[in-house]
Amino acid sequence: MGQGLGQIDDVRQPDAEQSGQPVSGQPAEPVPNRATELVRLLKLTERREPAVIEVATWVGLGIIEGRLRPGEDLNSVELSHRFNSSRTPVREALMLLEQEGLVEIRARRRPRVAAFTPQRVREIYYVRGHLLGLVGQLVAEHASDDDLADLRERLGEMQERADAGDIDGYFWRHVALQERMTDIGGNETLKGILDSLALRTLILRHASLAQPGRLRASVADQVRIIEAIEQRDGELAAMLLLRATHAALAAIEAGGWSERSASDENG
Amino acid sequence: MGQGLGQIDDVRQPDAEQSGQPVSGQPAEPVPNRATELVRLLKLTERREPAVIEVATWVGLGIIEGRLRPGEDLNSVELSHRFNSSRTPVREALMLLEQEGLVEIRARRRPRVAAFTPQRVREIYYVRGHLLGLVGQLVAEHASDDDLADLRERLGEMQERADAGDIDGYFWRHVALQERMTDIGGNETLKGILDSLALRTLILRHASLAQPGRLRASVADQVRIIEAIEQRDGELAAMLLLRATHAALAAIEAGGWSERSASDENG
DNA sequence: CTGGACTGTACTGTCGACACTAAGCTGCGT
DNA sequence: ACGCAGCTTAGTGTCGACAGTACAGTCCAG
Repeated sequence: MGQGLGQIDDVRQPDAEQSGQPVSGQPAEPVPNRATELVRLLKLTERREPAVIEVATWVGLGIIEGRLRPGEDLNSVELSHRFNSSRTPVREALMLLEQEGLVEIRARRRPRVAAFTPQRVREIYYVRGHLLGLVGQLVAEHASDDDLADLRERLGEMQERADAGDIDGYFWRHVALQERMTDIGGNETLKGILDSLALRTLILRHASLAQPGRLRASVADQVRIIEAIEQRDGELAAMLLLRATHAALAAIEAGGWSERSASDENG
Repeated sequence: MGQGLGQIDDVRQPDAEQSGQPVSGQPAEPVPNRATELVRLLKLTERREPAVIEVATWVGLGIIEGRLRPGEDLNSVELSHRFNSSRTPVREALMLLEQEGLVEIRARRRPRVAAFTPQRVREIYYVRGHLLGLVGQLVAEHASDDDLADLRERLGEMQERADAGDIDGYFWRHVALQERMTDIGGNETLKGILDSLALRTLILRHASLAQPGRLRASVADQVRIIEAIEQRDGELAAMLLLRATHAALAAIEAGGWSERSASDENG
């Protein structure tokens, strides 16, 4: 029993006090923290009961932040105890995360934290790059001046974080920036797909940014992208986004992630 | 009670005998019929219990074929009675369909058959066109000679169906062809996304093909696409696929679908 | 000491029951 | 006649229980 989620047994009320902001109530602040962004990405608000949201957020964050390791069992009984609920909402939460590719569920078998093969990661970035390109084109066409100002402001904040070496702060602001861009793009379908892909890559993007020099390079990429958008050059924005995505993938692969996980992937 | 799903109350064992092939057991035949294709698209096999599969297939097919109308309530109690099960597997099936965009679920409210706005349809086809383009490029690069032969054979069958005016037969073979192409492409992620988009458009594609002359035009498009792939011209294949997708959208819009549903969409 | 069958445990999928809530209906006031 | 408030009903979300199955650990044969 201590096997599955034992590493964090000491945490009794799992999601309170985690992010430094209370989870109860509606956190109406636009400051991107981990929990609010994840809830947004999972499209949980208004769609599910609080109990389900709580579990999905905790498990999802756990996977993204590496607290829950790929392949690890996600015992629904234990999770239900942890959240003082029954297995029904837990199962629902796990199903949500399965659809987002964070959890693997096979009939009659224990749900597990999804394990990405290097191949799969490359696939995701391939698709993601092209779709972000589409977003870039749409944004360059559709963005109002207010939108552009907003993007600029976000970029400024990101630069601050990057200068301060605050990887976590930069990371989630980066996620929020892309979320904002997909909003401006105005294609809900595209946004939904990218959100889903984003979730799968959050784990890796975090690791990627932690690499020396990567933070700086990422900022530079973002600056160029925003500039292209401001100049209404959709094609350039698209290409830059595709390139930036490829660069991120290269950083991940250079980081030795693929070797590390390649040995685990069948375990 | 007769309100929600009453139109088909007479059907007692809903999915047996529907497609002319028994559903029990594993239908190992490669002949694409509605049920097997849907099960494939929903990635249901191996992933869920039979009870869930049964419900998801029936409801999904119902939505695609128009038996269940957009906006219609999907009462989980009634569905559970219909399938002699409890509400748990029904809920799970509906959640699956929700993730595929066929069903809308909001907390504490009755699940409904999803209603597409014309705007949303355009979005889907925009994304779908570009993603199919990516598939086309990948297929042109990756396809083995056997793969090409297989595609040719399928194309031949489709032509037969088209000549015979068999819309339904052509339709599902067309779905299967694109499924096959995404397989050859070798990008599982891309395949998953396109499958999901495919499901959303099945309703419309069917209606689109039913229009006079559309069947013939579609066949011609497919022929050109396969030819480009055989010539290993990925760029051309991509462009043809994008064009064909746009043509399909145009056919749908010309068919007056948008007017019909625009009046319903808030109802 | 190793491989394979067996057994026990623990977890999954399903069910019926229950509290709570949304939606429809009735009857009232205007 | 019309709109609103309260009531009724029907459906959702959750729970604990139960049957069935996968997994791990044990025992035995070789």
